[in-house]
Amino acid sequence: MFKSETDKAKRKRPDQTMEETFSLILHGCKLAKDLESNLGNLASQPEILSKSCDDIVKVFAAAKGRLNADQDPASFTQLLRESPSSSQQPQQSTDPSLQEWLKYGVITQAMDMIQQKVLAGKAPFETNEMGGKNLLEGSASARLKGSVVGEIQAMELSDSGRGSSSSSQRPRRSRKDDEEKRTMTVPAPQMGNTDLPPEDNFTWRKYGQKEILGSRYPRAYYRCTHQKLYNCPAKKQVQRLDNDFYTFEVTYISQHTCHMSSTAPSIPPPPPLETGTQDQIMTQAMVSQPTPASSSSVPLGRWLSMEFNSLASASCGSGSGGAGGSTASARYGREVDYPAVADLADVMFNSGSSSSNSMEFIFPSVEDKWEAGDKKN
DNA sequence: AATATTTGACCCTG
DNA sequence: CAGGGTCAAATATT
Repeated sequence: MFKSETDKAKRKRPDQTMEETFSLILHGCKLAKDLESNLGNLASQPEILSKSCDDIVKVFAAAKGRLNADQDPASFTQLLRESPSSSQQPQQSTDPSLQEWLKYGVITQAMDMIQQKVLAGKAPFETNEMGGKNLLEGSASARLKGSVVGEIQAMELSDSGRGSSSSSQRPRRSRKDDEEKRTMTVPAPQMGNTDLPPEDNFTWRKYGQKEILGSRYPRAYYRCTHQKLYNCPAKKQVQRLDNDFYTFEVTYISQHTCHMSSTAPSIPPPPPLETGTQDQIMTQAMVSQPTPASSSSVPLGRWLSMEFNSLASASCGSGSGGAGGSTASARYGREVDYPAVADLADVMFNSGSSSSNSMEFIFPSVEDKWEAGDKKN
C-alpha cells in the first residue's frame, strides 16, 4: 500500500517526466533571460558570461536529450559529461570541480548583491530572486555533482512580513527575531531523482510536509538530524517554485549549533554572538560537496579534504536563515533556548564537516532520541 | 533492529 | 477561523 506510494516517488511517471522536461526548457529560457538582464553586470566577467552561456546550452541540451530519449537519462548524462569532472566520482581534493563550485559561489554572491539592490525592498521574488542565482547555479554540470550551492546566503535578511510580534502576549516563544531565516532558490537535480531535495552538506531529517495554499507543490519541513544532540535549532523548508519545477525554494531557519571540530568542545553552547554578519557570510564561497548525505557513503577522505581545503563549507552552520517563515512557532524553543547562534564565521572555521559521516566518526555513539524527550505537553 | 519517512492530527499565530 | 508548522504513530527502508 504505502510501498506503491514509495515507488511512485522513486520512479517517475510519464506525465511527470514530461512536465519536468517542460520545466527544464522553461528553466533554460529563464536562464537566458537572466543572462540577458544581467549582461551589464557581468560585462566585466567574460568568464562568467561564458559559463552562463554554457549552462544555458547544457540545460537546453539536457531538455533535448530528454525529449529524444524520453526516459533514457543516459543521453542527458552524456551531455553533461563534458564537464571537467569525471562522471560522478570526481576525485577531488582541490580539484576543478571544487574550484568550479567556488567560482559559482563567488559569482552567486555578486549576483546576490546585485539582486539585493534590485530588490530594494520587496519585489516579487519571481524573476528577480531567481535571476542571478539560477543563472549561475543552474549549471547542469554542477548539479550532476549531486549537490547544490547551498550556502548562498540570500536576500531577505529581516524577518519581514509577519515577524512582528509587538507586545508579546505569549510567554511562549515570540522571539521570531532570533530565528534567522533566509530564503534562497536552488536548482533541483535535473537528472535522476528530481524529487531529492537539494543537498547542502547537512544532514536533515524530514519531519513534515504540507500542502501550501496557493502553491502547486507541497512544502517539506526538515530539521537538523542532530537537533537533540546539540540543541541544534537549524531547520529548513523546501518547496518547489510554482512556476519552476526545477527550482527549489529553500528556507533556512536558524543556524546549526551542532558544529564540532577537532578543537571545539562537543557541546557548543556558544555565547550569544549576535550574528549580524550575514553580509560577511556572503563573502565566502560556501560550497557544497557531492555528498550523498543521508546515506553515509562519502569516503572519509572526502570530507576530510573538504574540511581542510577550507572550502568554506560551513559544515554545520552553512545555510541558515531564510525567510519564508511566518509564524515561527518554535516548539523546541525551550531546549534551544539559548540564542546560541555561534558566529557563523567561527562555525565555519572551527567546525569540521557535519556530514553524517563525520558525525559518526567523531561521535560513534549518538544515541539520541530527540523524540523521546521533546514532546509537546 | 534501528533509523528514516510518511501522513493525519494537533497546536499556534495572525 | 484558516493556514502554516510540528508531533508522533504507522510504515518503509537499510
